[in-house]
Amino acid sequence: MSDSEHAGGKGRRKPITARELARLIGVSQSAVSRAFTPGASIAAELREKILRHAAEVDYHPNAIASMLSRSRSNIVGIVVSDMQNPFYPALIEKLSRALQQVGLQSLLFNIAKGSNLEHQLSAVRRYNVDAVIVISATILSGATLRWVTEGRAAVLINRVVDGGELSCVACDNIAGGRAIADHFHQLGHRRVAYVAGLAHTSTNLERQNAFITRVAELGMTLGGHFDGGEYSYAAGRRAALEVAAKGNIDAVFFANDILAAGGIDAFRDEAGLRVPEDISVAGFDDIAMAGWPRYSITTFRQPLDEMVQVTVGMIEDGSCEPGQSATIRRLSGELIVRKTTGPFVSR
Amino acid sequence: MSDSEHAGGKGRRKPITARELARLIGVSQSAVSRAFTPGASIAAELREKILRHAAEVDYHPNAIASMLSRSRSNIVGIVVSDMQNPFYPALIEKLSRALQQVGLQSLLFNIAKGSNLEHQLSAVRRYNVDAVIVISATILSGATLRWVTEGRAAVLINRVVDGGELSCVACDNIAGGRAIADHFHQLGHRRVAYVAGLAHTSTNLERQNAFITRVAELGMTLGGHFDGGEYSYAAGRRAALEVAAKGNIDAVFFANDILAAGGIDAFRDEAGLRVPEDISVAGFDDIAMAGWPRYSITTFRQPLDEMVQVTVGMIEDGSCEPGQSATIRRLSGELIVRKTTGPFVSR
DNA sequence: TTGAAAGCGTTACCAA
DNA sequence: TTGGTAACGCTTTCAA
Repeated sequence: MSDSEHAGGKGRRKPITARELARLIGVSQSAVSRAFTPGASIAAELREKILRHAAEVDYHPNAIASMLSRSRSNIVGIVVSDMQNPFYPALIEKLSRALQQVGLQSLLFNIAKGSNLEHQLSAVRRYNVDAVIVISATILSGATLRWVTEGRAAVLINRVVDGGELSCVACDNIAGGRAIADHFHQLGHRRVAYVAGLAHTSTNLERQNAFITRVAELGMTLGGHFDGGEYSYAAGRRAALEVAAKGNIDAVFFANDILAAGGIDAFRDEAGLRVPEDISVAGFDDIAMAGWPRYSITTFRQPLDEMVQVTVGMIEDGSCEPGQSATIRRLSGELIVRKTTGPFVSR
Repeated sequence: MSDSEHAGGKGRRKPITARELARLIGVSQSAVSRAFTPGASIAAELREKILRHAAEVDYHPNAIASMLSRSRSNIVGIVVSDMQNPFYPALIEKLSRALQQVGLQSLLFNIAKGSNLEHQLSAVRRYNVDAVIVISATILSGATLRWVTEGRAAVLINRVVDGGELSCVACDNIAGGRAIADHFHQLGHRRVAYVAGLAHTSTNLERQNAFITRVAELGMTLGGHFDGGEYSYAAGRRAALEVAAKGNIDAVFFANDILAAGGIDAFRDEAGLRVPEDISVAGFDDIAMAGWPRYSITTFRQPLDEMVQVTVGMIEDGSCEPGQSATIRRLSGELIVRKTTGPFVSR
């Protein structure tokens, strides 16, 4: 049981290499490489022999060397800027697992607002990630976005960019905005309001325009249009207080659930309004919290699983690579009616 | 303006290499390498010249090649298993930013319960990450934990492992549990209860034991001890209903805030209890939601920033490397009294 | 199917 | 301070 050399305790430095393993069992280094390459042309018994010995000496192929040699990293960069809104952790969680399923690792780039974005993102290029997934590009300007994705496979999730250079996967925000308007109308509401998150983002514009357009089509009145300034609970509260101050609003569509949560709390706790008896509230996303009994938010559910699946699919089949023409996938969501919306009651 | 060769459109394939750049401007490849290495011995003017030309042809050092050559990746693996509890996204966000600050990238390993953990984690070893940060090791057995951290720098956050092999950074859960008990006692409560998350985890055991011990010391009665089975909102609800069914409890300490949130909602909405008039509730962590007016949870705040800072420090100064003796850092938290706890009222 | 050898793009050591 | 030149550990032709 002399494991003094290879197994070793905590101080272990150098892992064993393919060359060493090969010499150890008297085969070529190429053979070792093939043994670990699915589908390589190698005799089944030789492969088994090599794998057996490899396990014994705890040999693992060095992924770095492999990357260099194949000029492929099997790493995708995930660019995020906001983990406070629970929608994003949920998305990232599913995404990273789905990528792992197909042998891809996730390198997380959590960029902070303000300080030199290109500096923060330079690693995306240096590390030669195979693909970049940009989540919530709200913070990135078009130029920065182009810079970071330039020359490599890229997918934008939850944002659509007009240029036609980048592949995008997003929920059908238009249908969502319309569905909320329809829902309000069916409940008998006539004076409605919209609360924006970040006003200039594509998600916001799509939801907002669809909602407002449909509101007009249905002959309802847009009693107010507020801007939270960010997608956050606090912004939702502030906006709701404005809505309440303005008064005479039957129903409010918040650009997403976290805003809506803040709004609902402000209506109930600070404005003394009952939800939905005095005012109806709808959100967007269907984050976990929206389903909590206390909130029970009526919302438009984004098809998270499908978005993840489509995104990973695009990366796998290379359809989001720079040569290809950008594909834009709109996935349909679903109106989830819960308890923050109710029939209009004259007051 | 003939940029037809290097700048190039979307189809760009091969980035320019150091060797090519060197030849282009008539210096050695070593010089190029030095120009990009802070503190390398190279004349200032030569460096500038090289950097200028590099910028022109858009040369960036290839990080992969650098990793291979230096046998150092500048990547740390972050092992997570739960992004539903907002505490973790908040931690990951701060962590990844702090790492980025010091030039380290975060490779995310989001492991799913159940299916072959070692398989999911094999990439940690193959990618030769410089260090591993294990967050919420609740899901990892001691053996798996040892396996994934073996032979490399490693830090456990929010969990302390007894073996003495691994460096750990955690909040002083003992002080936290005591503080909650003291707080309850000061408010005049005498019959209290504890709701566990995952019963066997170190965080849970520490909070629980400290709380229960202190409860006894102060002459209060432990009127109940419940197990949520997981750290989740739903588990908190279930536990709260059990507490309510049992009855005759003045105050409940939930093992963390997300449990407490579920508990509070269940008390109020389902059990018909007022919080804190009928029953006081305390949590742990101080996640963002705990500060929301609607919840306003009395809790014990984990020093997130300090935890991150200490962790990154350990990785930078190498004090968590396999050779070193493991250091365990206990950081002190802070009791945050909000509105879910109140004085005992006889009933 | 197998082995030998030429890269992959850096870094680091050694002379100059 | 500079340039030449071995590594680094793997993948991938090309012959055998």
